[in-house]
Amino acid sequence: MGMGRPRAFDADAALDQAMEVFWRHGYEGATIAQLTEAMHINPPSLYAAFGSKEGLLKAALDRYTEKRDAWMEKVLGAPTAREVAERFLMEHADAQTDPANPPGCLLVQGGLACGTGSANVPFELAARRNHTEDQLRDRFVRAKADRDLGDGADPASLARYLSAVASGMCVMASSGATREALREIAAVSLKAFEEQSKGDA
Amino acid sequence: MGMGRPRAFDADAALDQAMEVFWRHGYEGATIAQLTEAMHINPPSLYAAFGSKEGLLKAALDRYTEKRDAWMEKVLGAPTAREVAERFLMEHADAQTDPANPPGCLLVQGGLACGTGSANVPFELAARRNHTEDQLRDRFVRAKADRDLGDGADPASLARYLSAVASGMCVMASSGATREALREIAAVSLKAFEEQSKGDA
DNA sequence: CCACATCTGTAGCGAGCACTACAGATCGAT
DNA sequence: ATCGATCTGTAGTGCTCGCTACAGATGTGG
Repeated sequence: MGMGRPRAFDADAALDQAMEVFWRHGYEGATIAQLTEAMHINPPSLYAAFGSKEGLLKAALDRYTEKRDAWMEKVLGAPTAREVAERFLMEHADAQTDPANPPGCLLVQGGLACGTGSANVPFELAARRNHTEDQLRDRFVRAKADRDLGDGADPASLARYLSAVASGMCVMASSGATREALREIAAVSLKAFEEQSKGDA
Repeated sequence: MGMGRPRAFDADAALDQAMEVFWRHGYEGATIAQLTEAMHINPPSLYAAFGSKEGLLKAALDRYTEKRDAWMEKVLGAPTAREVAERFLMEHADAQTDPANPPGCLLVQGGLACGTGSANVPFELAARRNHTEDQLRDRFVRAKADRDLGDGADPASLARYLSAVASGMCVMASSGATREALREIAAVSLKAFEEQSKGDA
């Protein structure tokens, strides 16, 4: 039995293009016509490879998360909790205003509120945002065990705070905030982190 | 010449219902069928009164902004910049988790990224968010003149920071963050505000 | 009471949506 | 060379979308 005609496009390259469309227009705002045009394929190829529009989003999110995890590994590798926070915020400011990508972050731009037919899309995005917050929290738990964070510091609270600021920068970036504006926000946020992280029990 | 048959519904009450639908499903996720059902009117009444789906959104945003301005007046009336910041953040935490409303904030849930046919919706929302930021900045400029904020404090930077945190809390609220979680974020953020606001030139 | 203006409900319009049937093309296995 | 399997491009499918034509209802001014 034969193995069939081989796929004529690179799935990862196509996913990168789809990612950009979802990023710029949101899940519901992105049409199959726009997606297929950006991916340089026709609808049947899309559906054979990814099953549905939502399947394509998940595949794009998987790819996005891959890159993000590699990036987070670098951030979490900083020697101190304070430097983790600084890298996290500053690199967020830069990434969200990188002219190579649409402004903001796919996990926020993708869609916070959706129609009844796409109700699980916001959940999917939220789960991936929470993953980043969990990574930060785990890192801060370790920092506390290492006496790098004070006894009064709450790893979950600090991680949630950083996550909130990062999401807030997303919103600002999507409405045209400059890189300098986001860096300023990051710098101010860092003050709170420093204050909060030295707290005693 | 007669004045015609009078309108059989209350426009403001209908706008409150429309607001909730946009808030929960976003602009693109909200359908005319859902809107008319919530407003207890039929499509021709909607279009006679508001012109289009986008016209309805703007009317709903105007009404939202009215309430928000009344609320901001109370916030900005606090005696010191620090108390302004505290009220702003804490009341945001409460408002975004008020069970009487959908979670988050309409100005963020409404849609950060939209399809090509609704490209100006994100602008409309961003403009209203910026208005709040401007109000904060103006208040902090006054606080600086009153020697309530240090010479080194930057009113624009502080206002942008608070605005970013508020938007970040929106994102967290929309994915199910509790009121306590948001208050914790607000409390941590306030530390940064205090640090930054006493800065000398 | 009548003419006119505006609203209301029914019913449905064209357009665009996500998605797919189908036929031809291209592979591996025999 | 031929077959089965899988991909590709064309050309649609049915459905839902935002929106509206129309006729009847309900008000005011003369």
